[in-house]
Amino acid sequence: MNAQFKNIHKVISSYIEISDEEWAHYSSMLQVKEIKKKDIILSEGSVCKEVFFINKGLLRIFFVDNNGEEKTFHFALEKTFATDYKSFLKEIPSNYSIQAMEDTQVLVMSLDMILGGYKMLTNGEKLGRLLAEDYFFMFNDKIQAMYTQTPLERYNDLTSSFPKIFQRVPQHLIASYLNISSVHLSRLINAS
Amino acid sequence: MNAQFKNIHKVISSYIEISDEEWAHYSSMLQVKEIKKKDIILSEGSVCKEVFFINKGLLRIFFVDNNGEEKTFHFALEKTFATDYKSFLKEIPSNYSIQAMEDTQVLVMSLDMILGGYKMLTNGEKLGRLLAEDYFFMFNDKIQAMYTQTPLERYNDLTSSFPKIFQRVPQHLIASYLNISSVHLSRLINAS
DNA sequence: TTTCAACGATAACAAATGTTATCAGTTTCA
DNA sequence: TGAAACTGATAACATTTGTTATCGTTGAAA
Repeated sequence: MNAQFKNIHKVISSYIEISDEEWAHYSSMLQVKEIKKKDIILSEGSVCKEVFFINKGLLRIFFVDNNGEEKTFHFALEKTFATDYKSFLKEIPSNYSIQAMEDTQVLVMSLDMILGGYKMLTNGEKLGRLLAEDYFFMFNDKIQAMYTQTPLERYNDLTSSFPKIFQRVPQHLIASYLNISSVHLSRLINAS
Repeated sequence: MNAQFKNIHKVISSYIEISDEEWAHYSSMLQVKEIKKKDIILSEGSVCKEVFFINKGLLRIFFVDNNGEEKTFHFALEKTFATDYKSFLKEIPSNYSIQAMEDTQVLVMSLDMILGGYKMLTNGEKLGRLLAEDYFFMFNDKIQAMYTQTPLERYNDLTSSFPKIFQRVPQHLIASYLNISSVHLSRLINAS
């Protein structure tokens, strides 16, 4: 098997059973793409045409609020998917932009590939369901955290679940992810 | 067809094609349940064993934060589903409680019914996928609103998308839904 | 190598939001 | 029907968070 497809095969196999034949056919539709640091692979206002699976690197999903300021919605790590799923599936303009925080290697899945997978793969619909459920759970947790936790608590959770993030992402983007100002995050960190 | 099943049939048919035979079999597993105002049909800490489809009435999904205060996560309206999907599917204790805000009639779907539907119905997995996707989109929008909107803006959105809510829900629960104190909401409304 | 932009800390001040307490009108229910 | 709980407004005050500006350091690019 193409070594570049090892990670995604592992992830998909964790959701459904997929035979070698099916995988060979399915994975042949994957495209490898190298993204340079700071490059934008989805721009707000355009339809999201792809789902990205991150082999190596780090993506940032953000949008621009009413005051023209960027808000970081999500940091997408290795071995996870990144996309604007709503824009992608409904083929409507996206509210989000996606930018590489580092030189990043992604596998690109087109809408045809995803929709085709629902029909072609024995467990295609199930894969779609389980992925949607998992990301639904993730969002559920995120909402609950926004309801119940203080910015400092969310900061501490982030550092404990993803300690290396500070070597990979500037602090003011973490502030925007936590939905607080960079000044305030600096205050929290330096405990004044 | 059982008149009580008309609403849910309409909703499910909007997601997938389902034959009359399949529907007859599937809907025979539905149970009708009447809930009295203030009754709790899911308690935090217990495993959520059901998905509720609301025929008539209004449910409130809430949890208790670290300070022991209730936070209203969601108001579930007629013709929508209410559950703790994560607790339900993973069979783990729930973080949420579900309470009736009015005398409410729900249709009860068990885990066996849902899982059985994935296999039994021609488009069962697809139904599960589309529902998960839709609720995923809903959560996505909710997160974005929490990032970008002021409490007043969220309040105005709520009133325009659901004008009658104030006749059905006390104001302090709306405040907890907006994640602000009841005092603050009162101030916003009375524009001081 | 030099220069400029990016980054993070800090201070001073402003705005948003929470907390506590009180009070009056309603609803509930024993 | 009457007491108690519930509800929402309001005031006073405290806390959190944002805004703007400055400054020194660092990193990137010409």
